[in-house]
Amino acid sequence: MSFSIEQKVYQGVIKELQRYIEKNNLNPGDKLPSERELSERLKAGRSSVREALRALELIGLVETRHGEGTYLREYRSFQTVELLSSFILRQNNMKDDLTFTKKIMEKEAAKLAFGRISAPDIQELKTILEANSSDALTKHRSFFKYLFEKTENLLLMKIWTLMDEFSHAVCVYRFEESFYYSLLKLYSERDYSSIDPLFSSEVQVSS
Amino acid sequence: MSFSIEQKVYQGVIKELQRYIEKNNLNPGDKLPSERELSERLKAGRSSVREALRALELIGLVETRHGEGTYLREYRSFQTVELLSSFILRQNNMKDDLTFTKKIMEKEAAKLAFGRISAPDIQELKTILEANSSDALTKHRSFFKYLFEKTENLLLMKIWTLMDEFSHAVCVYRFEESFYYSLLKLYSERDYSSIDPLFSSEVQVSS
DNA sequence: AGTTACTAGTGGTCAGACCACCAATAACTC
DNA sequence: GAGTTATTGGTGGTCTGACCACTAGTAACT
Repeated sequence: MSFSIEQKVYQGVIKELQRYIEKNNLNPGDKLPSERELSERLKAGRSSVREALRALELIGLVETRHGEGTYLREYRSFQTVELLSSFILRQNNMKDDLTFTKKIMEKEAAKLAFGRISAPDIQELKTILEANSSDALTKHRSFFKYLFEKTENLLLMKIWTLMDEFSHAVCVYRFEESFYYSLLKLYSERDYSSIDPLFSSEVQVSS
Repeated sequence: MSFSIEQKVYQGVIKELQRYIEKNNLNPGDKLPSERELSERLKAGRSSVREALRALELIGLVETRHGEGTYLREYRSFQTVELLSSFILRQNNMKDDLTFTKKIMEKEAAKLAFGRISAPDIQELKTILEANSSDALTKHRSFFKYLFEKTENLLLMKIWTLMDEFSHAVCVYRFEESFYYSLLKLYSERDYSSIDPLFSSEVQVSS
């Protein structure tokens, strides 16, 4: 593994892998050479090859199956965004921004879901709200999780989930009990334009 | 290094590093423990620690200086994007989530900024739009970067920046030229309620 | 005081040894 | 013959120990 200028072996391995994939026209799902074979062919230590593969795995470009092999993977950006977000969240004191941003995403989810919410969905949401076993926080989570799933925007939901988990460690909040029912009312009355104002007016309850 | 559910050691190391960073309130530029020290403290092999650090280095979260140590780094995604782009361009069925989510954040930024936009700000934004030196894409970026800064929500801006960089690698888009001026018009006329519809009606231009 | 040589600590890399896991095959049982 | 079980080879997962190269601080020298 010799490279022009001061490049670490594992970075060289990555470039060689890219070339290999391109050359053999590999698609997601296809198998990559084994670590030992790569090590031998690229004249690099197996540990260096692993450093490269682990890095690619971390950002979701490659999938590893114990005892089977390493496979090219259908890339999903949210995996990387998720990882980076978690670092970004910890790096700065943006705890204050967290709650606010999260609320924005919940609002957008509510609006996005609007066109896909049917009568049974509303009934289902009511069931969530009326569950005796769960507390207000759990209800909030379940309620919006349902809405996020309706949006069919996986990235949006991932980011929200992440923020939700972080917010629990910082400052939990929820809406007034009546808020959720007001939203459901808007759904059943097909009143899209009132969703935004509803969120704006709602004062959060911290606990 | 023992973890609850089937987690690779290097993934555990990353999580421990995140905890360490948060606990000691480390900021970009600060030094991380040496590989050998981490190895000992986390009871993991040095090679596993390296797999974790190399992965973090690859995506630019950490900087390594031979003979010195490993340092936390201000995140710059250039290398990540560059790396991912070659893989991503093979598949375009996931770009929708990204583009859509990004647009949502831009809309919210525009609305959040509303209350903080003054006449000089509008003038400044016009200057950005009329800059001859920059292309439409750069203008879009600069324009919204200005708005995001006005929101004073660092988290929101960080996430947007992240998505913006990723979207460039996947599918660049911008709005119609007239869109930006329409938004400025709403600002100067203090017409908050029309911002949302403006975004909804706007058709993106892909290139 | 300034220069040089040394040294301890760090990352960079490799080789080898196990282990755990999986899948295909072989051997066995009925 | 069909179904089960044991074997085996290949794979990733991990650790250890050994070098090398580099850096910065220190000691020794001039």
